[in-house]
Amino acid sequence: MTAQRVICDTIADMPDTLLPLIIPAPKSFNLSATARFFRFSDAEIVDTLDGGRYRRLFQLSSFSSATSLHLVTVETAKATSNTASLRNAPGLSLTFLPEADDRARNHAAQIVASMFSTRHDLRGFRRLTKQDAVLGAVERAHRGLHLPRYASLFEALTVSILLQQIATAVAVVLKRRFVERFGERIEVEGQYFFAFPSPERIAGAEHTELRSLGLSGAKAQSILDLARFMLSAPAFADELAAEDNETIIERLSTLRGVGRWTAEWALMLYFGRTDVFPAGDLALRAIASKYYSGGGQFTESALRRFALERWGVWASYACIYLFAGLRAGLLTLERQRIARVLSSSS
DNA sequence: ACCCAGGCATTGG
DNA sequence: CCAATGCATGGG
Repeated sequence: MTAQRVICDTIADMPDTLLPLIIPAPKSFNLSATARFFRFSDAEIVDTLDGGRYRRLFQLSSFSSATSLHLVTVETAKATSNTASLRNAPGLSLTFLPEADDRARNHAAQIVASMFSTRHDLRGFRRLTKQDAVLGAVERAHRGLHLPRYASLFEALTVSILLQQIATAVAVVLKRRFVERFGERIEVEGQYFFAFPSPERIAGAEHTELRSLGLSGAKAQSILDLARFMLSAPAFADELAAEDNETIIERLSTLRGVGRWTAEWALMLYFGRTDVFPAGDLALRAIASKYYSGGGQFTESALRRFALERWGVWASYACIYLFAGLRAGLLTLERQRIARVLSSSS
């Protein structure tokens, strides 16, 4: 059973002096703020963060074998005494355990650059929020938070399907069980690190096996179908990446368990589109209604119009900053408010 | 013991 | 086009 393979013995033998790989990032990039967004709660086991150090286990393609497991540590690169060039070009440092060959290192660099949207230039967004009392305050408190992105389309859609309808805390429990059951793992210094399960691994699973984790029949079927589809169409994500937003929404919506809400989150959190606003999202509607509607409730279509009009190409950033503000307690929603949104929207 | 939470597919008007 | 319903778990 490959999912249970533990390779800590191998790792213990690896040399500890690792050569970091540096990838560029804007000077204002905030690793902690961005990485924290991956974590809904402390129950998260795939994306780990301690201090300013983000660590995650990846299955990387390498020269030596088709794929190999590496624990990748991401830290803000510090300008050291003898690297003048680094001072002028701030970035992120990646280290690998076990040490990786060049192909695996490049693969990781691509994934990490995508996950942290290091190529986004947020100056336009900052200018936009200066005239916005609500987002302006959130932006100042989360300066350098870039659009966080899933490592794969499969992960983006699977996590969204898990989140559908049920409370976030519940979904995190389901995700942890899912990852513990199917994800590759290694042990380092007494701590387990888990890779997000691959479509290959899930495609071979049984419906009853997923049900036994606590997933509904519908979620189990959707995730199984998705894994098998991804396996049958390996170029699907890359093909979609060339399409416009509405085309991607249309095509993703043909998959079981994927509706507009899930597709819009995937547009933001996988494809990295900055001009999306998932106005059907219950929490987002509640926040926006409280802070931007002057009393009344936004309908989904009214909110989408409002957001695209007001934030335009930065709508996705407005969305994730609103959530960041909510999680940090800068923005608040009373229970009654949420209840009212529910009753008045049905 | 309830009630409800960052939807979706299906069914029926 | 819109409304109602089942799904599932766990925290308040």
